[in-house]
Amino acid sequence: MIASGASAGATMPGYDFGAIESKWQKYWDDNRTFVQPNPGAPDFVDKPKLYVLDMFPYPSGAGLHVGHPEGYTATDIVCRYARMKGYNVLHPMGYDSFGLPAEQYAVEHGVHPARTTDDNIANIERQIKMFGFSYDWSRRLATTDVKYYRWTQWIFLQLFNSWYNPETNSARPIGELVDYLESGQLVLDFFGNAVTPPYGEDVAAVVGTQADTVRFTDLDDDQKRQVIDAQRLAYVDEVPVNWCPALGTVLSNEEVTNEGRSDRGDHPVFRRNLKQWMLRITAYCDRLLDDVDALDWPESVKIMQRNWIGKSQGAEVTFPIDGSDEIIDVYTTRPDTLFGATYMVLAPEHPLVGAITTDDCRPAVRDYVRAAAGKSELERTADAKEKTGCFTGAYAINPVNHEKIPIWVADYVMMGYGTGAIMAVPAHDTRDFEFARKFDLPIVQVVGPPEGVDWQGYVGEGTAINSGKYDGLPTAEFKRQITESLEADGAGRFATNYKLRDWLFSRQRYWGEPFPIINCSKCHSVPLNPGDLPLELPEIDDFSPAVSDDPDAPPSPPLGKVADWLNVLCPTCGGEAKRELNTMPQWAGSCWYYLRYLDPDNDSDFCDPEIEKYWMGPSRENPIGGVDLYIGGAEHAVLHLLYARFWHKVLYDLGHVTSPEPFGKLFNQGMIRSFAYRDPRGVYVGYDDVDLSGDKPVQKSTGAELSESVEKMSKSLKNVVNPDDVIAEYGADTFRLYEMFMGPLDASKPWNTRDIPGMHRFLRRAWRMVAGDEDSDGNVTEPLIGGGRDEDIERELHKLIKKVGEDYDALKFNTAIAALTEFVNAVYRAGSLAVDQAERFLLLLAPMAPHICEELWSILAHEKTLAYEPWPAFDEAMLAVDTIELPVQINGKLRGRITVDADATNDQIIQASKADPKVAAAIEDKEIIKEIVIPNRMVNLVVK
RNA sequence: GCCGGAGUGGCGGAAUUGGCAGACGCGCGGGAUUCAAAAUCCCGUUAUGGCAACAUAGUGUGGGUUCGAGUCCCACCUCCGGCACCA
Repeated sequence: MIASGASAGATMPGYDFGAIESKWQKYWDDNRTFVQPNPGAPDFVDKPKLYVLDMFPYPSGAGLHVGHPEGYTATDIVCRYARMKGYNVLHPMGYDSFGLPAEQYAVEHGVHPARTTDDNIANIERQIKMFGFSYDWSRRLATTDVKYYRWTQWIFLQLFNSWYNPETNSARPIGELVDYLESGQLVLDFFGNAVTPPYGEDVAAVVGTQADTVRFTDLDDDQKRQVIDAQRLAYVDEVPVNWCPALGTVLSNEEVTNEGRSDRGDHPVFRRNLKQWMLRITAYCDRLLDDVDALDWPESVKIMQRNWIGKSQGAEVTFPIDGSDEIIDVYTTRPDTLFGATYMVLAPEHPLVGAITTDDCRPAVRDYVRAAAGKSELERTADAKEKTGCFTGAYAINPVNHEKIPIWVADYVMMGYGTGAIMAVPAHDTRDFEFARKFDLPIVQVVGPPEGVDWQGYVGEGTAINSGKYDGLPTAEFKRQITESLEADGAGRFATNYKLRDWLFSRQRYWGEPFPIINCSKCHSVPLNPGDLPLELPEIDDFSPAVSDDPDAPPSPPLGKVADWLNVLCPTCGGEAKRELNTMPQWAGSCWYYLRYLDPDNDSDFCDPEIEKYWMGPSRENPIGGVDLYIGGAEHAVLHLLYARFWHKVLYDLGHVTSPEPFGKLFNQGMIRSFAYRDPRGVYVGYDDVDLSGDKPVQKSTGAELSESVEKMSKSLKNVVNPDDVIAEYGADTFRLYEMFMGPLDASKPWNTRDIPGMHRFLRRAWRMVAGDEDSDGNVTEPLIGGGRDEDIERELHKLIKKVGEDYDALKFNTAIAALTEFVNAVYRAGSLAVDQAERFLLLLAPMAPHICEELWSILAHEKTLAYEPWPAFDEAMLAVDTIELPVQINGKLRGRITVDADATNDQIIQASKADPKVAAAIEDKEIIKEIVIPNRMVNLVVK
């Protein structure tokens, strides 16, 4: 019968969402409801595990926008559902709190970034907690915590102290490399800084015959150090960077505008070579590429990862230079077009430019190269419409037909890809074609396109022509044969290239992880001992970097001002030395936070191995292992996910983690956009000045008609929706439900505040159904429970249990809500509901709207939280129906409906169809040529 | 330019993947309740024609496959996201 709480008093409890939500949030907190013990803890119960992760937020001063809770709500539903299904659920939250905005605020206002960060975290955490998410807050972390970044530094040391062994195809301790070199198992190749594996069993013989290889033991100590340092996964190299002298720092490509200026402050940015820390992510190209296939990720993200790595296969071809000993190596994916190479192009930065340019051409080439150097890479591609270039006066010899072809310099060739030089085949490459037309260079056809396609500029595959003995070969076969032939002549070889480059890992900023490195003039980069970590950021008063108008002035990071921090003694030689002044980029902290959640307070290890094994191990749903569900925005489809995968694989190789991949399943929530309004002059108008009551939106203050569009939320468009306001007016449960009801989780959707009352009404109806209500005038609505048990409702409930469970599994929350709404509507029509039916309904709704369900659950005389109640079961037999209604089509057009027994035979169904009056009329004096019965779906009669 | 994704009522979106187009919600219309309003409850709501039963059209455009197409194929248009001289 009805629970005493609902029937006893004269007054019905109303749906006071504000009171209910704070009550239950306090209850969960006080009772540690969602604290999940680790294996090994006394209260740990061995059950299947589920690790559900949100992309942690950057704690910006603006706080949460409505896009954040979309993903957080989805994961929360999955977690609450999984607990009811009997899983141990790991669901943590933290903050990606290093980063530029807090530091920039410090520069401008003198407030320490740590203080800004703490304030912002406090605010954003307050906002997150309003939603009642079931996070295990005992695992909270921030990347700026010393206890956290100590281990970020530790992982950096792992990278520094490792090299990539191509034999084992994995990262190995650097000591193994030293052993191989000292024992002669490995030697040094032509470049002196790389290491080659032995060419044969007898290394000594190889060293003897190959003039270009060197024995490690023949080197002096400094040379040895250089060789070793050049193999580390973290290494220092001089690389081209976006250098902004006014801000005193390098900028990532994302921080540089199309005009080649800094995103912040609009200062000029220069391309410049600087010594920087690099991470050897390129060693992992093939594994990062191959392992993508098996991941349960959106196909679009997998494609983006593959494109970013950008593997291509082709050949390297060596072109001799006419009248010179120099040679030019080019990379091409189309060695089959070699006979059509009518000129060559060097990138402006190519080292041979100076050496081969003739005196006549020197002034023009020098001017061209200098102009190119001043442009950023983005700027170069921005004015890509017009090709530019300059003839060097030199000629190369095409190795296949021995023709003399001119060598040009042009900035459409990039130094960073391939060899920085190309053979140009204008007939079959769009860029070369444009260039050749502009500079009037010869265009020779060597590929026969399909019928009706112009050969000029044809870049597809075809049949070879004008290619000597290769004429008639299809492209693929030609590529193989000519590369083999070049290889035999020593003029070329098969080659593979990647777009992915090593990761520029240092920034000249204060608010980041300091490198655990000491620079000594004698011993160079000396790592700290892991036991000496953490290396804390020193206190500092003035956060401004040294700014300069001189683009060639040396960088001087803020840490350089802290004399008592930076001046140290070298741990190796005891001489005077200085700490590394660069800090790590913001990506560093987010590369491994999912691992620290597992064991956040561990002071002796980044994570206990047993705990790691339990949470990151494979499961039935996630055979690869790693996080079982990772939800976040698509903006991280490439960099964050690629960097994290890279670090994870290094840790995997070194035996620190058990899964080869960090995130088994990934899901991208769609972007929530919102309406933006503009007045007739095109000025954006904020929501408080927009009147939507009429047909057209109108500006309240002026009466002007406004134009409406759907845009990304942004301050400048005045269309940002603040979750605090919505929760204050309707409550967190309504907010959660609304965001889940808007549409598919992965679709981009427009926020429409006018739709929110619909979800709020649904919750009120659910409330009245179970608890009744009394309005301000004292009008009492009795609850529907207690009126008796309706068997049709029971059947509906079993269908609902099945549907909602399936939808939760598939993250289809919008249709789950629709089904729950239909059920409530059906109960209102039926007019009664049994208590046990109400209870099961509440358990179904609880993952999405937990506060109201907890309160109604307690009104139904339950003392404990419903969070760990078993998920309701459904009975297949209850889903079966006696009769079904089938539509009957004539020639594919709906003409009637019949009702038949669920187990009716096809013959019976056809008979019943023909007996239907409307159908009978339609087929009268027609000949039936086909009768189609689709079981449980429909009937189609084809007539003539 | 290349690679993804998407176009369905006034609006957000459903449609067991080839089988009753428009579930559910918003908005709108009507009714009940109310002195009245709000709230609530019930009914209706793709368009056109018709009092109606019903008929015809209909899922971005044009073609095609099929007994049957929102769903599959071909060509195109528009919007969103990503990459962008990658040789």
